Amino acid sequence: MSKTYRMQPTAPVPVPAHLDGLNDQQRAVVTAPFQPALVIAGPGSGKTRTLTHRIAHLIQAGVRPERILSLTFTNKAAAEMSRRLADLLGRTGYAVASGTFHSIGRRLIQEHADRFGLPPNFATLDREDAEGLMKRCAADITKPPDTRFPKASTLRDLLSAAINTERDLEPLILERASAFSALTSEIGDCIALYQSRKFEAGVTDFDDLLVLWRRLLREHDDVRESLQRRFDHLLVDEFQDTNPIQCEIVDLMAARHRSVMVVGDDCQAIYSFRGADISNILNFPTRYPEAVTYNLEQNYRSSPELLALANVSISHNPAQFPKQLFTSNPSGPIPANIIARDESEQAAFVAQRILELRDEGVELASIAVLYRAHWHSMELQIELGRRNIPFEIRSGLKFFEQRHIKDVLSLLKFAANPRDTIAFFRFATLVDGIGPAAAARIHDQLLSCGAIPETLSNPRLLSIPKRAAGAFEPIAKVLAELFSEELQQSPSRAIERLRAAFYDDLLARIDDNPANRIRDLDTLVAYAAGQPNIPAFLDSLALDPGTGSDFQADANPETERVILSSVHQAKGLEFQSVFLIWLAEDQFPSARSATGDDLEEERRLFYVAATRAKRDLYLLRPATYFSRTEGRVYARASLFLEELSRSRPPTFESWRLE
DNA sequence: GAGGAAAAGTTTTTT
DNA sequence: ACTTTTCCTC
Repeated sequence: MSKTYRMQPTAPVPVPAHLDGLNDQQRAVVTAPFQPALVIAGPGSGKTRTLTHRIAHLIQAGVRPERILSLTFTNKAAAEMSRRLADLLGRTGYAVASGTFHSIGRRLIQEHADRFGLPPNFATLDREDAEGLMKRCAADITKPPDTRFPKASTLRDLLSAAINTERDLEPLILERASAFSALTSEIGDCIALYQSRKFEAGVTDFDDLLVLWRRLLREHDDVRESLQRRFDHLLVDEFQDTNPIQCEIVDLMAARHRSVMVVGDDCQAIYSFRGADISNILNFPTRYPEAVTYNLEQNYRSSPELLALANVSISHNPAQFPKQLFTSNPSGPIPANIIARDESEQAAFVAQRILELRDEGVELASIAVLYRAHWHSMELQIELGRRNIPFEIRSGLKFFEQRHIKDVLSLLKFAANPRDTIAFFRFATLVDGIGPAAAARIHDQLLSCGAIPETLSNPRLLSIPKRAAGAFEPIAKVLAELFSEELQQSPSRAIERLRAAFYDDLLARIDDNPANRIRDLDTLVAYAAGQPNIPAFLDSLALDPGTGSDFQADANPETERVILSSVHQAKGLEFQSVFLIWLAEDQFPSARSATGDDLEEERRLFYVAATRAKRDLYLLRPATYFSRTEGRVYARASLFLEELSRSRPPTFESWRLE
């Protein structure tokens, strides 16, 4: 007699994948010792891949995943890395802490929210909200409405002075200054008022996520201690685009273990307008004398022709970190320069060429049109629409920044945190007859009444302007309902309730064509349905909830779409074919950045744009365009095209249109 | 103080 | 194209 015993198939012994298929430079980075490391990585050098392998290597060396902190530039990049990591190690669910400075900062601050008097699920103001609040502060401080202010330069000077005294407001607040249209020497008061109102409301802005994280490390010894012990290895991507606060956070987080690897490329620093400081990466070896510098110089992305063009262009910037980029990729077509008659012909060329590329077998999704400013895409949107070429826009307003979405969310935010003045203002002032003054009064009354839902169900207790009473009533009623256990547990039903109670009608009244917005709200409801309760729902949207297409109702994932993107948003991406449009004087480089350091940054931006392409690069400009102030004007070529056309041998060829 | 109409000003880039 | 400001009225 014999019996069959069935063996489970043995899992194949994993090859040490973390070293597989890497070149020598990449391998050195992956296996670098646990000490400060600076990695200078050129475009297309497999930087993300190398970083992922590094993490895999750490895990295989026995480091527990939750003791690794990986900071990336976007949450998307973090998601991409964890996907690759799962592939690499053959299983999922690695608890590597990874995300942006802002998202990680938010999580850490949440753990200690009480120290700052914040509610555990504090909201984070986006730029528009922050500017709105600041403007209200400005309005409250500058009494005489007739003081005319000096133009931007003086205003900036004043703000700089304010920032020198308020170090915690460095550095991003600077550009917000452009939002004030009415300030004189009260800028310091205004900022102070802004800060206090924000914290009274129990909300933060983007900057606070960094500033408070740093305060946790600087001022709370026990938290600093525990954070420094919580992670043993720190990796930071896109380090050239960090600002001084982020840099200090890195230093403090790494102070104990000093296993910190920062990766970046000084030639791709394009965020100084947001406070990024290139000296963070340039001075890294000084701050960490024992740091080892690694280079990733082989480009795996682009053809030699493209790389040659990019290198010629960036060589007009004074030397930065020395590196020698090379590629062994096969030769490709020489980049093309096209001068269109006007912006319409430019759009027509792009559309026509896109169709040809598609016929040649290039997928639409691997074609991108890049530009300096969002409005550069306008004619192209029309033209692509006319020709039924599907496209996706990655610049401009994002899904969650649209007015109707923010209107709806503001009610939920209030229900989650009644102190949130900013949210209250948003929906209260939707009502005819309620302006800023009435909204502030009502909000105060609500906060001091003690029983918010009860008071809302009986709005007669509030001093609503007579004219507004009728319109406010349904809102008050639905607000009271939002505090109920039932709606708290179902964000999607909560949104449906408030839409039915007043918002859909209101939208129809204020919008000529509400169909699209209604569809967006349907999308929002569908998204909310996957969320267990209102706080969790809001939390999931607090930061970088996707660039929009993820949420667009017509987003059919099956449809291949051409990407229209600002150069900034295209950072880190690659495409088979890239169209770079509006390479005209005053457009790219932008007229506002035509000199000095700004010009160098614009040139880096051009470099980033050009190095997104794997094979095809089309450099376009209109010969004339319509200017709002001057009518149709002649456009000279972009400085960057001029520079390229002077180089020998030529790096591009000109196409004549007929 | 609020709202509406008309005029004027404005366009970088964004976690 | 879009938002912000201004000025007027209730």
